[in-house]
Parts: sequence; C-alpha cells; structure tokens
Amino acid sequence: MNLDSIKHFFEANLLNKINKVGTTRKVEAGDILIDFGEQIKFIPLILEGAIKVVREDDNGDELLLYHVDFGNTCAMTLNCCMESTQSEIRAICEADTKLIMIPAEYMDPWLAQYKTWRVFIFENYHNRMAELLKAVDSLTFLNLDERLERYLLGKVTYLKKNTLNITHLEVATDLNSSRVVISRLLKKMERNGKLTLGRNTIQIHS
Amino acid sequence: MNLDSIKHFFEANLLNKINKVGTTRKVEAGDILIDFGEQIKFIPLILEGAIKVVREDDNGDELLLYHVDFGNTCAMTLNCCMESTQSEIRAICEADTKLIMIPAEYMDPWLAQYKTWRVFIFENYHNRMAELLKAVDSLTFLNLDERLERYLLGKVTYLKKNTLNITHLEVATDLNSSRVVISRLLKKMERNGKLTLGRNTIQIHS
DNA sequence: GAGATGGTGTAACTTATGTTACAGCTGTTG
DNA sequence: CAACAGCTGTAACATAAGTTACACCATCTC
Repeated sequence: MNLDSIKHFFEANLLNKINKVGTTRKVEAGDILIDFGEQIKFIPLILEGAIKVVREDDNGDELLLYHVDFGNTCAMTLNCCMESTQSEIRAICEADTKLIMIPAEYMDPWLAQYKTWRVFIFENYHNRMAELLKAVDSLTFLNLDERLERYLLGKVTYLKKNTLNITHLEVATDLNSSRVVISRLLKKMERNGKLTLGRNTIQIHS
Repeated sequence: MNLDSIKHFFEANLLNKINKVGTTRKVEAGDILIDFGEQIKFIPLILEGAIKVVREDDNGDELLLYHVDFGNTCAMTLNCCMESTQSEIRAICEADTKLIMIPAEYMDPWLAQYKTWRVFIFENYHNRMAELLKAVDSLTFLNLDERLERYLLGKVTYLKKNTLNITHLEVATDLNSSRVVISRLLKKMERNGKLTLGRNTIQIHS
C-alpha cells in the first residue's frame, strides 16, 4: 500500500499501523460510497479523487452539503464510528477515488495513543463544521444566483478544470432548485460573459 | 464548586481535576458569552441555564443556529481550543447561566488520558453537527411558516414554559426574516388556534 | 398630560423563485 | 430511418417572502 501522499500527516508508528490494519479501496465516479442509514464500520481516508456529500429529505429532495478531497475523511462518519449511529448523509464519488478504510475500532485507542491522530481527527471535524457553516451561510444570506456562482467556482477548483461536464438538471438537484430556474440563471450568466453553455458542458471563464 | 449535575459524565479522577483547574462563572440573560472573532482560551461547560448560538453575515443579518443547554459545551469553541482559531459564532445567554470554564490547554492531554473525556467531547461534536444539519434541513426544505413553528416549539421545550416573552422583531431576527412577515404568519397561526398573541408574549397552545 | 419610544396589525406593492407547458435539438436504439 | 429519451430555451403564470407605509396602542419620561 502506498501511503506517501499522507505520510506527513502521521507519526511513523501510526503510519505503520495504518498500513497494517487498513485496506485500500477503489471507487468509480458516480458510485455511492456511503448511503443514508448505513452503519459505518470503517473510517474512509481519501488518498486520491473527490467525493461529494449530500443531504436528502423525506420527499427525496436533495442538497449538496460539501466536498471532501485528498487527505481528508468525512467527519460525519467519525461520529458513527465512535457512537455506532447511522449515517445521516450520502457520499457520492465525483471522480475515480482511492481510499484507505480503517476499521472503526481503532478510532478510540489511537486517540489515546497518537497526538497526530488527534490532530488529524480534530482538523477534520473542524473542516467539516466550517463547511456546514458555509452551507448555512449560503442558504441564509445568498440569493440563488450567488449560490449558483459559488457552486460553479467550487466545482472548478475542486475538479481542477474549467469545463464542467454537467447538466442543468444535476446542478439544480445539487442546489435543491428546479431545472428551469437554473437554465434561466445560467443563460443570464452567459449573457454577462461569465461562462459558455453547451450540451452537457458549462465552461467557466476565469 | 458543586459538580453534582455533571458527575455521572466523568470518571472520579477527571472530576477532581476539573474541580481543581476549572473556575465557575455566572452569566446573566442577555449577556454575550462569546463573540465573533474572539480567541477562546476556555472550554465552557454549562451547568445550568441556556445559551443560543447565532451566525451573522457582513451586513449584520443574523440567524439562530441552535441552542446549547445543560451538560453540553459548544463544539464550535472546541475547535478553537485545539487549533487556536477564532470564534465563528456568537453565543448569547437566554437565561441566567452557570458555567465551568476549563482552560483550553487541558483539552488535548485529557483526550489522551480519559476515556470519559473523549466520549464527552465527541458526543458534543456529534450533537453540534446534528444541530447544524437540522439547521441546513430547515433552511433548505421548509417554508418560513414551518420554520417559525419549529422555532416556537423549540423555545417552549428548551425554556420549559408555554408563554414566551419575546417580540416579533426578535423572532424575525432569529429566523433572518422581517418583522412584518413574522407578524403576518403569527396572526395566521393565531387564527388557526395554534397560539395566542399578546404584547411581548406568545402563548403556545400545546 | 404631551411627547417619545417601541410593539403590533394590515394593506399595497415588488421581487425571487418555483411551476407548467411546449418546442427544438442531439444522440441512441431498434 | 423512425422512434425515443434526455437536454436546453423560453414564455406565462403562481406563490412565498420581502418592503414600504401608516395607523393604533401601551409604556415611559419629562
């Protein structure tokens, strides 16, 4: 197992243990990594790729909460590991992704033993919390056109390309809006020179 | 210092230490316990009373995020303790409140030493995260009338009284709406027999 | 008691967003 | 090629929420 990409996060001892007890897993773009109500028995640590985390209500309406990428884990799952509760979110891969799965039972003892593990876990909690706060802020203080703009810019930086292969319907779903509304706003942004629309593509001018 | 109310949370050893290094503090209703941008040097543990946590944007618009009560701490501040970052939220007392303030430097060593501390900290993270998720859900999937109803019911359970001493403007601020809109919706709820309105009071029929 | 302050009720209007409906286009499948 | 499914554009309309304006009270202060 090649842990080079994360080796500066953890002390040598811990890295060895991760290597021993962890298993790698590859997940393809579009696959669901974790779904609502699932019991989580592994801490997923992302080595490569990108994952989006979404929330859903009883009617099946969705909202994108945030993205998780390299060197991070999903703090939502951490809770589940400590307290054996069920997942409140769905995690979907947006690019081919490589993960290490660490069995949940190591979570607690490593907290006692390894300072770097504590730092890692708390940094992740902090990051996830900050992302959730950002989501709340957007929903509360921004209009849909601004949320759309942030959403697109977010995708650009996190997928590292200016041309997004995505349909208006997918955007609408992520923002919990409707396709017609999104098409309308995108068209306006195109007229303002912010982007170029094509079938299944949105090219952001940055 | 009387720690009876929290003594079943922690092992005896830890309780002693908390007693030794912690200082009690009383805060009155209406006081601001923590404000935006403040550096937090203490973990506040609530013994008695009730605190609300709000978020603000650049224009000074507010939104109530959640309430914290007995036996809990504010996970937002925990991040700050571990990483010495600044507060992203404002915490306001809603009733006279008694707290123990634990100096931030104990946060990490106690994680290594005490299982009950780890459980406490993670349960708090989990609760705060769940509250934030609930806030996101409300903002995304509910209309203002439903949010208002939940808000009022929340106040009732958490202040433990059916008659709320609150103005429409305060409600509007907490929900990041406008007074006129809230008055309108409250009137509708009164006509539907859900509550009785008075000057500075809202009596919920439960 | 006059005036000031803050809380509530309500009407009229604006705006953002959602909904419905339909047309045209592209690529796929039989 | 015909039929179909999925994507995009646009118009017309509906609704939730915000805004402005004003009247009426209650309470407090001078």
